Amino acid sequence: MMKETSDDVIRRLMEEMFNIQNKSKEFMQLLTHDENLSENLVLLLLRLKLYRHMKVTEISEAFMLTPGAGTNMCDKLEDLDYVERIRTKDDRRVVRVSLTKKGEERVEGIFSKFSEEKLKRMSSVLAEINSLFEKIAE
Amino acid sequence: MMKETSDDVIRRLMEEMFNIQNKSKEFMQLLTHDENLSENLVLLLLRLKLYRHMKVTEISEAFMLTPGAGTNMCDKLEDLDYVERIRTKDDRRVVRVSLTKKGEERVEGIFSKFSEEKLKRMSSVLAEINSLFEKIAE
DNA sequence: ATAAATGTTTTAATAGTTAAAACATATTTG
DNA sequence: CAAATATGTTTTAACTATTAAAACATTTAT
Repeated sequence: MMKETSDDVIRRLMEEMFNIQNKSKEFMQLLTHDENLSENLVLLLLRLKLYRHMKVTEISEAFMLTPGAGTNMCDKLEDLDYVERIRTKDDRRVVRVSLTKKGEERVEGIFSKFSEEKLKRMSSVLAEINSLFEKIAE
Repeated sequence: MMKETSDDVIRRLMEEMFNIQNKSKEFMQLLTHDENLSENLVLLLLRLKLYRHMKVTEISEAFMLTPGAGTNMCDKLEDLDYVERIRTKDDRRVVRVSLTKKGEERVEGIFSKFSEEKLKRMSSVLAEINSLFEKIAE
């Protein structure tokens, strides 16, 4: 049996990488296709569902974008009436972005394709994947 | 103990999703940061290492881009002398894109930060993650 | 030969991104 | 308190990447 060269190791690693890349792309598209919004805009709607409201700064950090780009995404969703901006009373510099009624409904629509059982199964598999990812960093 | 509402299920799923999104982004950046090339260009170099050569069509499919965008990526890497294009003899419409010597070295540089042990560990964890991803589709 | 199909490149228009400056408000400190 | 500094958001202008469509080259089928 041949010894594995360092080239082989790298090739094997890349094969796994590309596989994961494809599969997670597919998974994303399972959720975001046929919504006629860019992937990031859909993901922003989902994040707003999860966190209930976010500052523009938080949004741009979450997507690793400049504040300007964050503002831009919010503008688009605001034009569609999916989100609203409210300047907070305590610190009037900050803008809280949150889903409107229409935005909430849109998010529900995204998940209504799946049964509750299916959603539960998905999240438990994703949890396992997460704990594996922890091990890579080590 | 409270029953989990369908809203809770969705929130849990999204938490896992975003976690994975962040972690795989971090992992990608482990490889691609401080290379002064866009992420896709680095990934193209890696794919070329793995497959040895690709057609422009294959490249644009792999990255889900239009053929024009594929040509564009190749142009950039060609300008940097990392890849070369060779029209194949049997079918002179097709162009085989492959790494030059300089491109090979560049790819080696990307992985030289890691010990062989580390690379092996990474790919076995990635393999596990892959098999978990299979289970989501079901 | 002609028509249809395939693979790549070019082009012009568009969309997305950025860095920097501008603006508004808060907090700190001399 | 006033001035300086820090924080959060928006605007702007320049730049980059992407697309759709057409053009081009070659091959395969009729």
